[in-house]
Amino acid sequence: MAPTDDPAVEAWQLLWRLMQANKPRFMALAQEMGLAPMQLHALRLIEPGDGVPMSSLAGKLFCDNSNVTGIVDRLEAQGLVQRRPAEHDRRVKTLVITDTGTKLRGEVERRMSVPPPPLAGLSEEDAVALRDILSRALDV
Amino acid sequence: MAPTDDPAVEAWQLLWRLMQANKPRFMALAQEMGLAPMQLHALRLIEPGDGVPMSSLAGKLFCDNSNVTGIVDRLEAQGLVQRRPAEHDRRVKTLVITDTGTKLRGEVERRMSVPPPPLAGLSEEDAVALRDILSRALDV
DNA sequence: TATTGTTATACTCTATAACTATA
DNA sequence: TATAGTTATAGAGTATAACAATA
Repeated sequence: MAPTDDPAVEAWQLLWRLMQANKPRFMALAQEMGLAPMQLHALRLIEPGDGVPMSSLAGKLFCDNSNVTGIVDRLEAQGLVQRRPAEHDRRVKTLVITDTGTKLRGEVERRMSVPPPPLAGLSEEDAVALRDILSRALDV
Repeated sequence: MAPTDDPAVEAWQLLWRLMQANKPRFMALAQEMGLAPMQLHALRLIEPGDGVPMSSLAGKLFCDNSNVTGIVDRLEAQGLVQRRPAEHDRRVKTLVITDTGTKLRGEVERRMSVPPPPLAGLSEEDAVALRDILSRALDV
């Protein structure tokens, strides 16, 4: 680790390392589910019930609308989501997750919610402290 | 946040949210530097001085060797790194960062080391605790 | 006029398989 | 035979600009 005495900087470096270490796990899950990484990200953002406008999904994925068209095309081709015209504004298309999509998404959420080994190995006391600090950081 | 009483699970969800929130900052930095995201990642992994074998870089980027060929092609075309045959094994090519690359990488490191707003806003006490907990988690 | 989503285009990233040059 | 890197190929993600439908 680069030498610094700022605890926030050091925490940030460690956090980055932790997320890097988790990457293979995420990639393996995507492959197992038969989804490309971005498709997996997108599926997680389409909760059962509410219809998500395409542009809203683009915002959450930090990419362009034109990009979402292709991602949703592929999810739709796999029968995981459906495009549906919005009632209030016929320019808008909302995304609704299908039953198949809901099942797959549930499994994804279950697997992704499992903390990676470094976190799972923390003492109860550390885990609680970590959760509380992050809650304060994110103001939730 | 999904309802759970496991502090490690909740910490993990918060961590994920924190990293998601940081994504636009990373993308903006990459764009500002004139590098595609993977090129930026790769450049960070090539420290001045030591020659990194291509396959080693592939491992760190969690992608295939054939993939690294293109990424390094583009970094080399921009004069940021150089391929150099390894002495001990002439099949291996090591990557050496150029002076231009070193300058750009230094600026990237400076910018990336700045903690994102949620972390920067923590109290000194919380920041220290967070650093210490993550150090224990990652065993460093 | 402005906005949503699509299309066209060009480029980057990705893995697999076949190839080369070494070992 | 085995390994490091390249090439060829095909698919996926990316942004920009032009477009159609709607507001």
